[in-house]
Amino acid sequence: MTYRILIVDDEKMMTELLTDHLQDCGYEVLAANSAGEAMALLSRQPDLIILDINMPGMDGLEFCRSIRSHIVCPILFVTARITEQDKINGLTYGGDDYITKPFSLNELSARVAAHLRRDERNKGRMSVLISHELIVNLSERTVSWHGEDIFFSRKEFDLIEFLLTNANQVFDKERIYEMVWGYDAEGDSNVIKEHIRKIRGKLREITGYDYIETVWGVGYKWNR
Amino acid sequence: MTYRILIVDDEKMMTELLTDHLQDCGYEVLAANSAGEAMALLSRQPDLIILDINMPGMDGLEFCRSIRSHIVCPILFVTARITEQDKINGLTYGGDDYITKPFSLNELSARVAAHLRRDERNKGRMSVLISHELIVNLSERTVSWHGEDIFFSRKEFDLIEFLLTNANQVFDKERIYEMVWGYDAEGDSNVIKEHIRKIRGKLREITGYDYIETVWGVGYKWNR
DNA sequence: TTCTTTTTTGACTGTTTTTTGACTTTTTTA
DNA sequence: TAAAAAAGTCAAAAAACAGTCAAAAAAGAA
Repeated sequence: MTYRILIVDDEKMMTELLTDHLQDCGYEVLAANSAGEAMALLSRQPDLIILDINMPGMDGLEFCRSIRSHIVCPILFVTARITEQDKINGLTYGGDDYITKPFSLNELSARVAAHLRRDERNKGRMSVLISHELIVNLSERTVSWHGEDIFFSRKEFDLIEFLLTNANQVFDKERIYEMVWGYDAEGDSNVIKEHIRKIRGKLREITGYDYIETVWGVGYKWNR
Repeated sequence: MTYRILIVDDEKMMTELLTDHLQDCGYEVLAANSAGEAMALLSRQPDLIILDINMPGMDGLEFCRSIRSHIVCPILFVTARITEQDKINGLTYGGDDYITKPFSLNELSARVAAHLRRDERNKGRMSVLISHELIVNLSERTVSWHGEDIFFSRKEFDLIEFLLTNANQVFDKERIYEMVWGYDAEGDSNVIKEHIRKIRGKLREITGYDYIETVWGVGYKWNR
């Protein structure tokens, strides 16, 4: 299931930038440059809304307030000015989180992912991924195969989670680093190679199967 | 059985926001924008009242005092200004708890749930959780194992309650702090580590079993 | 108030994870 | 086929993190 995200910002440049990035992350994106446009797109039932506070006409806070009574998805405010008053306003107007400009795209997508996951839990759905008899439970952070648990460290699990939620897609090391570590890699390093090796080792030992495929000259992908 | 909650706040925005959220949580909600309206709704016998202190006309404190003689349900004050005097006032006027603006909706509903559960014991109802022969009585706030009581302090019990009601799910320290203490932690602290240690010590001594698992680099989870 | 209990803090220890660097192997390409 | 580029391996250093304890601070009860 792919998530649908609604971006509301009066600056076209901003919506385009965010759209590109979030699409790269595998989300379906709806963009609006005014509260009016956004209102029309609500019928498509986004799973999360990213909302700029500073907009001409009806601003983000007002928009938020006016939709909160019938929209329950997480709302993430984006704002340049973040004063204590803003925070109070946002919370009382029904926002779920803040992110201040300037922010890195990775930070944004990390928060988006966190909210979507949290929201999922609130809905009582469990996020469990299954791949070739391997059961990966995201909220319990467990991996098991035929009832046997396989232990993974934090980064290892994060990496598995990322690759598996985007199964069958190839990612280069830069992108993996960006998505799992949350910041850009400088120069060449063995970090990812090493983590992949550890994961493969543990998985192979128990399952005898290699879930992660190396795409030579490009990167890695999880084969489902 | 679904609980009925009365919200009293002069700001319509606020009552709407809370109404939505609490309805989402499965509660039946009555909303009033003045003490007068609230008074009329008391006949519907709410199980809990959320009361804004700052209201024009008869304010929250007065309202609380005037109903306390014939209403026994928990009363939760919501206030922007929380001074020591407020606290004293609220207590003497018959309030049960405080929550200061801004607050997260999750925090509010967590407190609401806690009060309703606590109130249950007065009404003879009880909510009990059982985990690997450990009996945790949320209404009486007691823990026992094979008939033997294990004593836990307030925070210790709160923490057990939170982890156990969300058994098998991993929570990071930030989130635990948010949910159990009700506000965000600043920087690193040993508070949670220390409480976990105390709980583990007491549980291990009696049961010989470790219910709380450390998920390295992430947080803790209760293993059921 | 004073006494008792609970909660928080800070300093310290030991453990686990993560990263690194040096090296080997495999694959590509000129 | 040789050189270059990319991926894999390993052990050890570095960093991050959890656990512990005692003592201070805060909260609560008598």
